[in-house]
Amino acid sequence: MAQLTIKDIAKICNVGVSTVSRAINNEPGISDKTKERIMQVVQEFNYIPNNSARNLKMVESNTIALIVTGIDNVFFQSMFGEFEVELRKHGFDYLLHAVSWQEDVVTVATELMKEKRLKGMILLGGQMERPEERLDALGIPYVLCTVAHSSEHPLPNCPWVGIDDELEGYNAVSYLINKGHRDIALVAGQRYDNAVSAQRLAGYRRALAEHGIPYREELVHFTDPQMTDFSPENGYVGAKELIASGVSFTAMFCMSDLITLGAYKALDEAGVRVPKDCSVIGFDGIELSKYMCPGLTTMYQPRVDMVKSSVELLMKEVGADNGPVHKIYEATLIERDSVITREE
Amino acid sequence: MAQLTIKDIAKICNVGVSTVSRAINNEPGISDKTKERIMQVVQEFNYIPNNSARNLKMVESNTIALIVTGIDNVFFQSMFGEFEVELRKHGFDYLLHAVSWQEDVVTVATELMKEKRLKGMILLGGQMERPEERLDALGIPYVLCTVAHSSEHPLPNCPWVGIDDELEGYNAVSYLINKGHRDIALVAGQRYDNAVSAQRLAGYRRALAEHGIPYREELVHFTDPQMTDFSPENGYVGAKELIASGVSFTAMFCMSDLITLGAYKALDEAGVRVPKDCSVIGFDGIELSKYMCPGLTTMYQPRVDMVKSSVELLMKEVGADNGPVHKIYEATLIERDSVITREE
DNA sequence: CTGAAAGCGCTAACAA
DNA sequence: TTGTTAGCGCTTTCAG
Repeated sequence: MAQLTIKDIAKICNVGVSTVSRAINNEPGISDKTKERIMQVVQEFNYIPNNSARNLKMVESNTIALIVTGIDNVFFQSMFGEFEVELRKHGFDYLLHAVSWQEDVVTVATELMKEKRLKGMILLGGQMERPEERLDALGIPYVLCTVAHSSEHPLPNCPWVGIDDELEGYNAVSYLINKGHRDIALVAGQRYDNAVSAQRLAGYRRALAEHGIPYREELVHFTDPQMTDFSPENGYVGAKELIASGVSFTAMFCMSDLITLGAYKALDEAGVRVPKDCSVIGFDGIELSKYMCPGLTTMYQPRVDMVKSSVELLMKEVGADNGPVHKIYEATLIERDSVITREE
Repeated sequence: MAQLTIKDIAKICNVGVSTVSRAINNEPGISDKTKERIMQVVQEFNYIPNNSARNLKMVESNTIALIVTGIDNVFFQSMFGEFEVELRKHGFDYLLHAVSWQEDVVTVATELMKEKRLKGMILLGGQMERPEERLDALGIPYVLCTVAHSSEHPLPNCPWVGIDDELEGYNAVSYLINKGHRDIALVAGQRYDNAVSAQRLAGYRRALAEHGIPYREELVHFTDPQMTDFSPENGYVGAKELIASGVSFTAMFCMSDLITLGAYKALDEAGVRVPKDCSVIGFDGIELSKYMCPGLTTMYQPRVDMVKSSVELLMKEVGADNGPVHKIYEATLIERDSVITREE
């Protein structure tokens, strides 16, 4: 099937191309009769305009892109739908674009911006150092959502939405300590990670330190470099090895809910009962956590609020030019049944 | 930042635009010296070409798109990475494009094809009746992967990869029956679904019938229309209601692993032990199923093979024109610990 | 090896 | 209300 162009439609209808363009785009300055006739032909021949030509010509679109680094991350996945709803609510077109591991986010973002004449964009996931340096140069509004940064550069100087991983790691562990636990195992991500995992680890250490509990290397498990971190396997192997090592602990902090899933399994296989023999606390509060047995006590990241607030920040930028803003959410502790108070 | 164009680069380098184009695209017919000089400027000014212009001009690209209906489906999500690897292995560029619920897949596919001059596409997920009628008209190679069809039109007359849901539903239930179970509850998706859920249901009924077990409405739970089907909530509510109804059963077939997750929870809360008091079998074999306690016995859909084979089918089409082919995979029964033989 | 020029299919002035 | 036309930024002949 030879691709129909606007010219063909114009010819068939015996009108000029601009008239067809007006009809398709619902623009004023065209009689209802002509419009109807054209649309009929468009339908009949199943004409679909070429977006490349359109984008090329248009000065600006009405599209906001959600650029995702880590499309397989379940936490991010749970936000896609929310973003779409929220963005459409504000009258924008929504475009989800996945960034591969081998690609550079900023390059991808730039390409997409030029290609689609984006009105703005939201970067979800990944890690960036001093993102503002390259991103500001693009000259379009953007917001970072849950984009990690290294511990050295605490917060980028640009719109950013997320949680304070160090603080929430601290909160999770403090909670366990307040429940009477002192021997707290940690199932972490990669050892040489310098972002999320490092910060939650820092929170773990600070909580211990503040309660006068020494940090013990043997209670901490880092995942194998070639294993996907924050995954069930990560948790299974981690808990398994901790148990096998013979070190004793009464509670366990897992850096993600998916990790707890694997950890539950390892614990179960070892005959360690949760929470009786070992309390477990997770992180993220994904849907899954509610259905684990026993129900998982976890640090809930308010994903819906985070989405809403990302969009709101972007709206402000798209409207007028406000100064850069941060929005640091608090994770909420959801108490379920995986942690119990330890009796002396 | 005013957007740099190829003209600007040409001007800066004192060359023609075509020379710049040659440099960027690694084309022959340009001296290494000129090329190097141009690339230096490109780097320095951080020039990134406009893809819309490129796509508009180019006759064909090297891109194959994965068009996904149901981006939040965990089973599909587990295939994204595989598709990318496989497609790149064959030397193609990979593009993941999500279709919203409100959009029509074929329209989206057509737009994308025109916009990106796609070499081919793989449609993942969703449901289509007689897809070949509209898709063949596009004139580019395509493969359907795990695209549902209604029971009336068993198989589209086009390249299609997936499993036979009726058969595998039958296999799952037969397995339970062979294990001595006769009172088998079913936690299904929507009642008026006429695709996946309907077919697995048909398999359930056939298995019962072949073993002379009457179909009992009270053992079957359909999800509430406004609830996400195949979800943990679907399973939790389903199992909960089945238990509350007082009907007795010794085994349960859940139409997805995610459903079993919720069902486990409901069973646990009711004090029903798996598999001692009730055996459970799932469907899909997603990673999660391995980590449930007890390990979930489930019908494993060979997702990696399905991806490979989808790509292979597409490759054949892209190369020469072969006739349409089907590839129906068998789900594999993974036996873990959620089912036991029922003693009389 | 390089540059000028002709479009790709569309939108948006500008005329009519 | 319509049609004509000039590009959007790029690739690709075709001359030089």
